[in-house]
Amino acid sequence: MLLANADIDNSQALTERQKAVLDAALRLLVEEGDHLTMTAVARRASCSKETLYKWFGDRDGLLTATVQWQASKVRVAPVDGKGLDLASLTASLERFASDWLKVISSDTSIALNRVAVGHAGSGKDDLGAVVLENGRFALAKRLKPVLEAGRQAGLLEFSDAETAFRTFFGLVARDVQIRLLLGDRLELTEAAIGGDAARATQQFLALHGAKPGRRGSDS
Amino acid sequence: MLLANADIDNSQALTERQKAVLDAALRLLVEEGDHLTMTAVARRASCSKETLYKWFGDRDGLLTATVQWQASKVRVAPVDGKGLDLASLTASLERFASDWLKVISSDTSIALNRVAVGHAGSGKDDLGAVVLENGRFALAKRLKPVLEAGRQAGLLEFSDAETAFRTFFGLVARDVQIRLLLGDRLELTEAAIGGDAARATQQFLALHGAKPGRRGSDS
DNA sequence: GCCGAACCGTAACGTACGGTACGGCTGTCG
DNA sequence: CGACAGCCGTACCGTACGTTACGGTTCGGC
Repeated sequence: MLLANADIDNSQALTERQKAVLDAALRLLVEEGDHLTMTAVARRASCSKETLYKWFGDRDGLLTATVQWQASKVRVAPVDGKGLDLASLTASLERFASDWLKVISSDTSIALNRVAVGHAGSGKDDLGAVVLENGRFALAKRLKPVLEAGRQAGLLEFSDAETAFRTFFGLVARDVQIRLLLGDRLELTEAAIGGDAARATQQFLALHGAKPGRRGSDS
Repeated sequence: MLLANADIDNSQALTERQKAVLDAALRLLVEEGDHLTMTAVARRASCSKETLYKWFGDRDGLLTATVQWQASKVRVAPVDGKGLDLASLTASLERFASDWLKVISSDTSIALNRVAVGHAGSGKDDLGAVVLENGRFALAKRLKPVLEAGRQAGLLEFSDAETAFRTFFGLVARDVQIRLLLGDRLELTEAAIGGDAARATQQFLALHGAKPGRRGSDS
């Protein structure tokens, strides 16, 4: 909430060539983490270092541009027209949960979060803010209207959408992200993600569903 | 689960002087993140670089020793004798939740997790494994007996202790750790932590408490 | 065909930092 | 007291890498 408003919609000022360069940098970031060098990026992208510096200023500028470029690509957000019955609400929640789990377990997300976390320490740039803005906060922005609609339709009960969202977030993500970031090998198959999404959704409905008497399940 | 068994009980092979050096390194780590240099550590600890290298081998060795040293300090674990009624179970859960929130929001934990995450990328050492083993997995090891005791006493219902633990973990931590690691300023006062711990515990009991008809609350 | 801009590839520079070597100081043992 | 081990402070070395500079090439406009 206290984050600076990182403007994220500047991905249009990029030529195709520049996007290709950033894609190369992104691939390199996934492969080598924060270890990437300007020389390696230039070689991978078949461009000169001089061009890199002209376009992005310095190494941090390149990193920031790369993170923002990836962020602009993930900006797929079908906000789901107001489905008013329990079935469609459940489906929406499961979809959100499933999508989120897929995102945070992807190589790209892990790599990006790692460098952002590393840079958040000695905070020269706002990589952490950018990642947060396009990750957790973007998710909240997309999910909250669904929650509100569910409440309007009498399907959900909660006093604060933000708190309800954070509960859902916790039920979905649990320890997955931190374990992956710390290098734990965590096999997340398509099936496991689907199961987790369903479980989290049922748990959330057990806590915030309007019908009394619901129970969560373990399996 | 697939982590290497990092042996953690070697903190006894350290002289007082070495502990002091590691404390200096730890303080520096909190202040400067992964940016710390051997020279800075030597200066802060008033020792020579030669000594650092003799004692810890190389930079990674120093980092690993520092992380393990901090881990050995946190090893306070009053496992709570089996309190069999709902009140004591609730109190235990709230205490675990509160303690965990305090840990993950501390400067030290944030700094340590940041460098561990950074190193997990190009995995030369096992910093991530060490942090994970002394954080999330140590918590599970301490909490699971409590959950099992609660089930034995007929207070809790769940089929798998690991899954139940992860649900509790998610309800407690939510988005706190990742936001802090990414540099989000998140004010966690003593009161807020207490409230969150109570909320998470009530939600967990709503999902896994044995008495039917329970409901979670939002506040 | 000619010019300038943009860009590629590479060489070169400066610095920061990990790692090593060495002289000097202190305490301990014989 | 002398020998010696451990350690401090510092100078030093090698390398990696960020950053800059420059010659050569391509390409659109005239």
